[in-house]
Amino acid sequence: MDSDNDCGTGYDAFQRTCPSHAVLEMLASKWVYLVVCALRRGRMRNGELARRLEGITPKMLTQTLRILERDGLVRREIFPVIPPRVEYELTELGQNLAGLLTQIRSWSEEHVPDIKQARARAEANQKAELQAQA
Amino acid sequence: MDSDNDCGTGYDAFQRTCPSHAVLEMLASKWVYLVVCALRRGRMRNGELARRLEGITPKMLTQTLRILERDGLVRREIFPVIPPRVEYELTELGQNLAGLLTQIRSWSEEHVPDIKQARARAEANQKAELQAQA
DNA sequence: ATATATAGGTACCCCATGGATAGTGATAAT
DNA sequence: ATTATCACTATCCATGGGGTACCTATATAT
Repeated sequence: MDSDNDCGTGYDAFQRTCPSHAVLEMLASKWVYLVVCALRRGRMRNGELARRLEGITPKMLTQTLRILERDGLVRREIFPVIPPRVEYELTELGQNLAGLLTQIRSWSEEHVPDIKQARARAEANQKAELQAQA
Repeated sequence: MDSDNDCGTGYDAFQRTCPSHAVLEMLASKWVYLVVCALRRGRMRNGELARRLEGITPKMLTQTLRILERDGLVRREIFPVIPPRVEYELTELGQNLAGLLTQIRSWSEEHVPDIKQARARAEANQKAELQAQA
């Protein structure tokens, strides 16, 4: 019995074949993070998302939204008008997740200095080792 | 001023060139999630990790550990013995992050049924649309 | 003496995925 | 007539995630 492992759900993300492993894999994408975080503000159109997520290509945006829609995190609403109008919003499940993902995003922003420092130290160590070798 | 965006750090993960975007990208990896979660129990050896993370290849394990070490989330200790002995443990920064990542892992395990249901529904809708087309 | 096991990796290759660029369809504005 | 909008698709290319085989040095087994 791995007490810190199975949270009473019967699923274990450490097991390759466990469905929860696939869910974790789906979440492990920077665009999933950012799209879900962006939608926390409320419903948005494709173009709005594209402008907010600097650097995302139309392909990746659509792909990510399709995955999120398929997995029930995002709802897609089409208005049959010309030019087309499509809106996306988080489902209840999506909102539930968005809280966690926003925490990760905040963590990334808060700990930039720590990580910069660690990288600088790692680089210095690497150089020192090369010196020692020679 | 994007109030829900800049958390007073001056960093914004929505910006492609912001360092926090790169940090988020580093975190967006299933093996980073799982290695960090696994190390929450305490220091572990390479082999222990490999056994716990079912399906990870030696290459991916080493690669992930190197990234985590470089970024100051994991400490690596080598014992100069034969056969070799190397131990890994979370740094303070790593432990800080581990709490969040464990929440994501738990979420994955808890919401498997919801996502399964959403996928089934999506598949059904897709079939229905194919019918309508014909 | 030879073979095998252990531990913690590296070296090499493949292909799936991420990402860039261009195109589509229908209409309204200039 | 030409351009712009909007939400995508299609196509191509390159990176990097992932798998397999191999390496080092010793202790143990046969």
